[in-house]
Formats: sequence, C-alpha cells, structure tokens
Amino acid sequence: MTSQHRDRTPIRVLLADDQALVRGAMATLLDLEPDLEVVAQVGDGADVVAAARRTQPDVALVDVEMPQLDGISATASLRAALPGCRVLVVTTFGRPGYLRRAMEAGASGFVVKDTPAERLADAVRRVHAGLRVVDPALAAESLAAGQDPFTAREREVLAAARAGGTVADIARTLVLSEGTVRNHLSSAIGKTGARTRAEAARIAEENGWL
Amino acid sequence: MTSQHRDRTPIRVLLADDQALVRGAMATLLDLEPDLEVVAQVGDGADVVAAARRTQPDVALVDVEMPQLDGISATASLRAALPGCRVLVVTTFGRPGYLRRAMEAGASGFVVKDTPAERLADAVRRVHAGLRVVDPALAAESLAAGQDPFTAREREVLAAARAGGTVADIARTLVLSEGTVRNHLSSAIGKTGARTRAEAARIAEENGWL
DNA sequence: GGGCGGGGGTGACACCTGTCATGGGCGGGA
DNA sequence: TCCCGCCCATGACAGGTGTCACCCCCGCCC
Repeated sequence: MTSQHRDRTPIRVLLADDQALVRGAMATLLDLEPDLEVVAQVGDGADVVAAARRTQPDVALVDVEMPQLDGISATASLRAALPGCRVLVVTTFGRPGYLRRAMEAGASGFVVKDTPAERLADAVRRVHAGLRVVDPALAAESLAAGQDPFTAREREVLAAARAGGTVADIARTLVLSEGTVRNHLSSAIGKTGARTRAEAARIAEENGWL
Repeated sequence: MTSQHRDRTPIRVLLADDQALVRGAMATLLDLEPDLEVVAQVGDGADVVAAARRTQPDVALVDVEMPQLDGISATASLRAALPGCRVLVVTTFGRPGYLRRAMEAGASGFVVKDTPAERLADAVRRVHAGLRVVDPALAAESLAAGQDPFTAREREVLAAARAGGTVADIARTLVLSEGTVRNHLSSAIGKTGARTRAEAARIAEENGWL
C-alpha cells in the first residue's frame, strides 16, 4: 500500500478515553484537520477492539486510565486483533512504567496530556506514517528509573495494600498466609528503598509499576 | 443548537487547566460556538487572576487539579478580584468535598469531565445567564457524604500521612510530639470509620477532604 | 545433577501503631 | 462565669508490622 494521497483519503482515527468531555473535545480538534477523520469514540478499553473491527481505523488514540480495561491491555488486544491499526497512547500521567509497558504492548507512540494541542494531529500523522512518537524527556526518565523490580506476587500484594487494609485483609483477599504476605511486603519495601508498605506502594504507583 | 441571542457580543471565556492538550481541545470546542469566545488560556491557578484582569472574561472555566494553586483557591481569588466574572469549575474527579468547597468559594457551576462535550457550551451559557449548573447525582452524593468531619490539625496530619512516612516523620514535618500525631491520627481514623491511617487517608481523599 | 530464583510457609523478635486515660492551656458561646 | 471543643502532651498497653533465619516445593538452565 503506497498510499501517499495526503488529502484524498483521510487518516481514520479511533478515540478511547473515559472522560467524555475530553474525548469529545479531542474529536472536534482532530476533525478540524482535513486529513484526519474520527470514525469511532469509546469510553472504555473493553470496547476498543469491537469498535475498531467495525470502523477499521488507521490509528487508535488510547488513554491509559480507563475503568474496566486499561489502555495498555487494550493496546495489546487491539494489536493482536488488527495488526494494521497503529496505536498512539495518550495519558495524563507520564509514568516511566506506563511508557515501557505501552511500547511492549505494541504502541507506536506515547503522548502526555501536557503537550500542546497543536502537536496532537502531527503525532497522529507520524504514527500513521510508521514513525515512533515519544517524548524525549519521558524516555530518558524511563531509562533512568529502570524497570519493574517486583515479582508477580509482590506486585499483587502491594496493589492490595493500596486500599489501606491490614495484613490479615490482604492475606484473605489473596488467599495467602499472613506470614507470606509480610514476607512479600518486606521484599517490596526493600526493593523500593521505602520504610513502610504505604511508601513502597506510593513509589510503585508513581513509577507506573502497578 | 438554536441559540437566538439578541446581543451579538459573544460570551468571553477564560480557560484554566494544567493539561495543555485538554485545554487546547476545549478551547477549539468552545470557539466553534458562534456566541462564545475563548479570550485567555492559563495552565495554573496562580495565573488565573492576572489573566482575568487583562482579558475581562464573563465566565472562567477552572480545573480543580492544578500544580501550584488549585482551582478552588483560584476561584475564591478570582471572585474577590472580579466579582462580575462567574466561575464554572470543571474537574476530573466528582468528589463531594470538591463540589461543596467550590460552591463555598463562589463558583456558579460544577461540571465533571465525564459529561458529554455537547453540554459544555450550554453549561457556560447557563452560568453566564446567572443560573447554577450542578450535576444532580453529584449534588445528592455531596449531601449524603456530609461535610469534612476533621479539625484543621487532623487534616494536616492525615495529609502528611499520605506520603507513607512513619509517625516520627510526620511529627518532624509538623513540629509535633509523636504522641500528639498518633492522637490526631487515631481521631481521624475513628471519624472515617477506617482501621488504619492509610485507609483513613484514602477515604478522606476520595471525598475531597484533603 | 546441582545451582538458582520464585512461590509459599513458620516462628521469633524488635519495633511501630492505634487506643485510652489523663492532664494542661486557650478561645468562644450560654 | 462556666463549659465545651480544640490543641498539645505524656504514659501505658495490646496488637499489628517489618525483618530475619530457615524450611519445603517447583521449574529452569548451565
């Protein structure tokens, strides 16, 4: 497909964002561009693949924070279902772990919502052209932070600890011994350099490891 | 929309949101309306009053979550400086405490970013017309949740506890005895019905009490 | 095969937390 | 004026937490 027709066939765009106001605003913003056409809007990651199958978009703009299925998982599903559709992840939080996981899930670009609105359409065009779009500063931060140091269990235990419950609560929800939970927590605390489970959970969350 | 406006002068709108992408998208969305004109955009609450003085807007759309000065405080300052300018608070999180505090600060409306984009312009018009715009469901939730049960100190201690540090850390930052910190924490835990400080902090945050 | 890392578990120990009783000081309302 | 709520503080106590040593099982890889 050597489709270099710039203004003839517009780039078909799918929008996935749980905030209707933001989604709608971005849709009008992109629809103003003559070479872009928003062909679908969904409010949850769980609806991405179905909408994409129906409307066959060229590029999908996917938010990370969504209620049922998050944007990273949705990206992976979408890439598996429609390999021809490229994904540009758009997110509120520029967490290093998000960037890494998004790229591993098959995203072609990663844009933070701090970036000027004028650049969004250009990011879509670049992604559609097969280029990778990543904020350089965030990429550096991602490298500096390193990757998720946790084991699967540690991550689960730490995620369960975010709710603020006791060790007994976590043990009950994960069906584990209290001692085992404390061992995992202790390990996670050690790996993050924290001094309490709450601090460890905060650090993990800020890095996008949960 | 069939808005027959007798006077041809458009409603002057100021936008305050820290996410440039969202801000820009909302600006284009509102500028498409013939009776609305975005006359200023700022990325922080600290810049709201200065920009309003310069551009004399009729309505200010203010986000709650902003880096230096939050939207609630910015609303209060703006109402004091330019009483003729009405404020419509737009926020990601529909927390009951946010709504209450926004109205107390002098806001005329409160809109969550979940609402459809089509309704935003209408909300601006209503606010400009002197009406109050509040999501009924959120208003009910706000009444059900009651208001901030904490004393000033309890709030401070709980806010400091969010970082995840120990009692000693909190005592150091607030210049208090460790025993006093534990007393305040215990009181806050009791008022929220929580069982740990982390849970209490989570509850307080979800209700917009911090 | 032996080593290694992950998962699950137990027991013990020092330390931190949450609770309560109690006290003093300060300001505002009946 | 007295009373009440808030703030600060102390001390004591039960129970939760974080750490460590040590155990087992399993799968992987040199």
